[in-house]
Amino acid sequence: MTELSTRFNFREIDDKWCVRWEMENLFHAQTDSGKEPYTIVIPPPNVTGILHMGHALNNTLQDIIIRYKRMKGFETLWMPGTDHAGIATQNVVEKQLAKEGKRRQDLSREDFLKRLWDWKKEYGDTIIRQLKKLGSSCDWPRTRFTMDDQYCNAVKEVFVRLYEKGLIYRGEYIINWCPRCHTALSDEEAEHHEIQGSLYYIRYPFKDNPDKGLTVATTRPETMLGDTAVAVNKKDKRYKDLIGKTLILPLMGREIAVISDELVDPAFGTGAVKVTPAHDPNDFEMGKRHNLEFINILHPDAVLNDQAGDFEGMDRFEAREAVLEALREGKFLEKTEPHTHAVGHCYRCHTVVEPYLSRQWFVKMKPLAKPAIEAVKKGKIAFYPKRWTKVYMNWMESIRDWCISRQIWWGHRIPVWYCERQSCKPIVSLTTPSNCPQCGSTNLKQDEDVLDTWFSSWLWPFATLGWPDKSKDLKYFYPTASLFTAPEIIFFWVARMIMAGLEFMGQIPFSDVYLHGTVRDTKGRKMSKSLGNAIDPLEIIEEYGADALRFSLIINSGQDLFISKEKFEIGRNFANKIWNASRLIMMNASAVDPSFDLSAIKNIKNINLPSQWIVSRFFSTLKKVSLAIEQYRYSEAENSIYEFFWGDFCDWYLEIVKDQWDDPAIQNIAFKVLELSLKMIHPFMPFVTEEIWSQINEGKGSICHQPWPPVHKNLIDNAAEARMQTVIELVTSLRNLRSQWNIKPQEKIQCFFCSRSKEDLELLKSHETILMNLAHMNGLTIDKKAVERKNTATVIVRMIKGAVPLGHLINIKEEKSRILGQIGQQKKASVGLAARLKNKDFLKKAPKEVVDKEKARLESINTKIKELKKVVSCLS
RNA sequence: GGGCGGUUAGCUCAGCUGGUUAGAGUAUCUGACUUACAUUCAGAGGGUCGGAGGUUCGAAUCCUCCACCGCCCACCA
Repeated sequence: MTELSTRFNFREIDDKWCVRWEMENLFHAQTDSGKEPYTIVIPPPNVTGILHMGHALNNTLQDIIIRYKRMKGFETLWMPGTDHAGIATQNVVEKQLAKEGKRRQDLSREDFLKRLWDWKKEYGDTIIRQLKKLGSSCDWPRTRFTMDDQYCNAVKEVFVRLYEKGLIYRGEYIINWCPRCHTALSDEEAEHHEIQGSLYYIRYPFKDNPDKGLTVATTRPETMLGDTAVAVNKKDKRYKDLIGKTLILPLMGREIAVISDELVDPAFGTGAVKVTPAHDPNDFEMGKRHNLEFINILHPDAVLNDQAGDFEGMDRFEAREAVLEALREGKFLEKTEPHTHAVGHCYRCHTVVEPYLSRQWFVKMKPLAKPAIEAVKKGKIAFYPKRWTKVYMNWMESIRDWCISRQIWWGHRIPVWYCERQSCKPIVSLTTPSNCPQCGSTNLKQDEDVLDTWFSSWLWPFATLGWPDKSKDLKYFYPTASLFTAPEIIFFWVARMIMAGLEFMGQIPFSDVYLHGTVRDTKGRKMSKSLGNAIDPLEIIEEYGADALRFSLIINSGQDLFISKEKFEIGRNFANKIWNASRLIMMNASAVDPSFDLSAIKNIKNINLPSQWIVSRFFSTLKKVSLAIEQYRYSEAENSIYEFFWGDFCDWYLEIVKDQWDDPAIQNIAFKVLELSLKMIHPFMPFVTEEIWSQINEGKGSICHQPWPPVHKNLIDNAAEARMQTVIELVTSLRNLRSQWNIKPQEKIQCFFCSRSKEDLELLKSHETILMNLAHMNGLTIDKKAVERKNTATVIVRMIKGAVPLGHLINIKEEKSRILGQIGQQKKASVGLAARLKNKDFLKKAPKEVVDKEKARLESINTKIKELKKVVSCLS
């Protein structure tokens, strides 16, 4: 065996296994293994940049399950890939261009797209490399991108099918327009933030009585330039008689009518609403209903156009001020009130979006939503935690049509061609048409726009498997099992995948949706590059190791994760602990029989209690961990592992057997428990476990494909665990006592134990050595009856009393007060218990087990008090 | 305006169907170089479980109200 470093050298080892796993293609899934499939599709990271801590968390969670299921004997497919992220990626490349002083319009569409593909290559590759560094056991040769040729076909197919079904239509509506990205957005892509704005009251004079007028209230005064009516509610007595009157629109001099519409709330503002049909969704509706004129006052970049009179050429916010100034001058502005309201912002560039009238493509959502609602209602798809079900349902039940066209270049070009003759119908086709089926013209132009990124992402669970081809992969691996993502994309992605899965595959895309929290800094702020509070996962891997990153992210974490750099120490230390425990065992493995099975401990004569105990503890832990993984209770699984491996195995078992390595049984048991622990820990910390596994099991192949150990229920021995617990408590009490009296480790003590219980005496006798070693004793006496000695310190564990003669070392007075303190503590408990046991209602109504348990407890406490009192009387 | 989540030790979190004296890790303090590991070992201190009511023999746990923090949704201009 080679000499092992005293530290787990993760830098070398992580890289070594990354390369080997990939070279040996260990994570490649086959369709003909005869095993049951278990599939996860990765939420494809955007190729906008590199991975952040949220990705690290997301992928760790997936990898734990996938590695676990692989060991459980499933044919596991974890499908990796990346997303082209239309607007977002185009934005970063535009920024890059801007540094060269260029705009995308300075390049041809082709040249611009070439730059995007270059970007995609660089960042897509980096992302995949980073995923590998994290230990993600994805099926790398299958890696997909949302703009692969095959994937593009799937997108087109979906567009054509939905169009033919009448679920895709084109029309002029008010959409959310980002003036910076220069594109339409869906409702979900407009993020609403509360803004401290103002409510401006503007008087619109009557045509026949210019000194009087109707006052309207607005938050966007500049839009008045496009007003074509003022609306009131006919139930509003104040304004009832004004309906039909003509007003003069200030600054523009346009005649507009007072109309009546139910949408108007008499209680808000003045109860009269200016109507701008081209710049507000409500007003748009009213405009349609009342046949109003639609006046668009904005260029696509939110600069006012020639419909804006004197304000033409101004930016919208500049125009707002100018309009207000002009209104003030004309005495039209009556008052200004502070007003908080929610304003939509572009989710990619955070610019305030503008409700904008334009012609776009939409998907009719109601028919798609219906089966998707059913699937969740019937429990075919479950959300973890459960509460997200309601969020999903609420959105689905009030779903609105989805604007899918984007006026950008990076993405799936809309598969629609227009004939030179405008009267011909648009041609929606999977392939480029050569001529118009209606008029035969060959002068056709493809729609300039591309599709919303999510219009491709929603196909991810089946398009990555080859759809629309009826591929073997698709048949075998679809539907997938579980999906891991953040709650903020339930609407964008999760809900839409469910709809697409049901529509195009006739089957749900996954049965479990696990929603994990957001990674935040210690102040609770979201980690982001712009805030400068981001911790780079790669830096953590470099400094602490990938296992440490994975383990630390999850242990002791709540819903949202509050992360500081120090948090990663726990994982690093634990990996190191595993490493060193393994070293110890490997150094003492001369007589290990590789075929030894833990079930055999039943047949080992004189098997010691600690061994029975550690085996029992292992299987109890394994049971807990397996269940926790199945239920997505990650933190709990890691806690159990940590507690077992460090707390039980290292701190107690290995300490106890340190001087028993000559015994082959001990070697075998320690070795086997280690080996099984490695398997149990592997999904969480793949690198350290693989490294040690490879050293102790040369030739057996990677740990990745070892079977997950079955729980041997008959080796879970509660009696052994209880007896060992007594030993542990004895040692702990003695250590405690030593520390109280400042007894140096080199200074040995003696102890006189006694108990009325035969079992206790037996237990003590058979564990003399352990007690002596772990509590640093040089003498130990066990008696049935206590011999009262003067000037001793005392420990009491259940029925066992231990007297430690420390005459020369202790201060009798202080020991007395220490024991009196303990008596006080016990008395407090005993008083409460006694009162409860005197309570007739308690005796009558509480279950018998509880009453019995309490009685027994009181008895043992009282015994302890009695014993302690005796001790006090001997201290003089 | 509607909805959801949180509030337990200085910090991060457990505490699942109510039943010991509310637990870990970390930080703090004390003591140890005990040849697997100082990324270690041993020990200690530290909480009236956000507040107020209620249900119950019994509440951190169930109910009601309140407070604060966070998130999501919403066409009152």
